[in-house]
Amino acid sequence: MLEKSHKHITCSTCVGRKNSLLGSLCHDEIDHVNAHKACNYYKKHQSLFLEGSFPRGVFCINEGMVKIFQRGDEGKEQIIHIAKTGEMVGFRSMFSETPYRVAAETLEESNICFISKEDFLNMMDSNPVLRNGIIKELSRELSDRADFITNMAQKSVRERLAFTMIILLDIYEKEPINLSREDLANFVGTATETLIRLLKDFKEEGIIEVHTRKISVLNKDKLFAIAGK
Amino acid sequence: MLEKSHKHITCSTCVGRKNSLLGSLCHDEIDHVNAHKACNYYKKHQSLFLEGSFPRGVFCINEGMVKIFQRGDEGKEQIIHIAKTGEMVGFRSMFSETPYRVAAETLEESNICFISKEDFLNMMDSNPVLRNGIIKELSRELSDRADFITNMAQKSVRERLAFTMIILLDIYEKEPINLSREDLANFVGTATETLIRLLKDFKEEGIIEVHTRKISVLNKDKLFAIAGK
DNA sequence: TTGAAAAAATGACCTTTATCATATTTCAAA
DNA sequence: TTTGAAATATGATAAAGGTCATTTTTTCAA
Repeated sequence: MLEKSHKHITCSTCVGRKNSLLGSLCHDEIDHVNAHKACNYYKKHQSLFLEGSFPRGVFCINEGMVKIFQRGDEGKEQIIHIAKTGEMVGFRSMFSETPYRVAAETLEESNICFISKEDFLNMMDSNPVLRNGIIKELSRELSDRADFITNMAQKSVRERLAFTMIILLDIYEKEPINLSREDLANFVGTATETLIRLLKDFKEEGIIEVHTRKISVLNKDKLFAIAGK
Repeated sequence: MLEKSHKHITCSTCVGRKNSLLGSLCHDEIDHVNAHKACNYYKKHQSLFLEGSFPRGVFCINEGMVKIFQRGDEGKEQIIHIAKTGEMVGFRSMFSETPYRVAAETLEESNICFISKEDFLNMMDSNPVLRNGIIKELSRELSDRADFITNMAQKSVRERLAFTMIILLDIYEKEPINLSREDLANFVGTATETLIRLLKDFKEEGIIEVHTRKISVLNKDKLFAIAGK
């Protein structure tokens, strides 16, 4: 259970930061961020930003999980990414100076800090390592999304589910996957009913184990085999 | 018809460059690029780079058209993007220092210049405008790909075809769309036969006009209506 | 100009997956 | 602990779209 107070989270001792984009910051920079940022506790299902709003800065996940999604024409969500501890969220549209085309919402209770656009852009100007890290990250995500598109276009729902579960294994690490069936369906890009039927298949094939909404993977190799390469 | 010789294309008079990412270069920088780059004439269906190879620099389209695509498990191509005159191709994987996850191939005869990784990264280090332009461009493409994913997941093939044709209108400008049925299907993400049947529908509905492989849009509004927003 | 190969088009059929209706289980607030 | 709402599950059905086979048209090189 997280600390629910709004108490300040100290950047210098933040465990997520070390491996994050802000891992390259020197002491002075960290101190500056630390003094200027805002820290917030978010309940489950709280919004960080909405599609169409204008970016005012970046969100830094100290602890928790956030879904990044778009709403299609009939209101159905398509989850594009799930960000977790150590990740930064919301900087993509900030650079393009356009309104968000995706929305972000917590999947569980989270502690999330906020760095203003101005502070963040200043840091980027003066810190080439940060800058290059961002460029690298943007490029990496671009490749991931190309894969996503190709999967969407060419794979069956069953194959995509396997693929998605592999991604989720990485996100949830040793913990069981803990997403609503609807969110899972919206990540795979299918109807909730179809997803539920396929989960049943996986269960019967001994690939997963399900306790209410929590899913544990028993046979990762089979998932890889189904997902294809 | 393009000049088929391998003669040098001068950056300072390149019409595409003005509105491109290299539009911000000062005289010295242009002269340097001009002196160090390589110019090449490409026939139709020639490869710029393959999936899995390592980036050695960036390609700058002086004139022509290039498809960026991935090959799915059964060898079917998924076209991710079509780049035209003035666009730069191949820099995304260069930043992430990983092998290309997409391939690039000309759709028509083209004149394309090549700037080495070293030269390009040096320019980026010393030119903040170029740097910011790249970051902005990467962000913009990231948003486009989120849209692409959501469309793939939630729209019918008919809707996606309309959406794709709107994109192609932008690319081909006043010219009729000139893509093989297969490429078009691989951009929409469907089977070639399905695509052909839908084109027939569009023809019968008076939305398009077809002369052999060339497609002219007669009613853009209908396309927008079908594509949804 | 012609002939072969590639591309486009059409038809028949079948699988996948969405949709709608309804039942059952889980969860959280009273 | 109960209870109502939300989430999950299941069944029946239909439609969208993929696949395979075949024909027609176009293209391009000899």
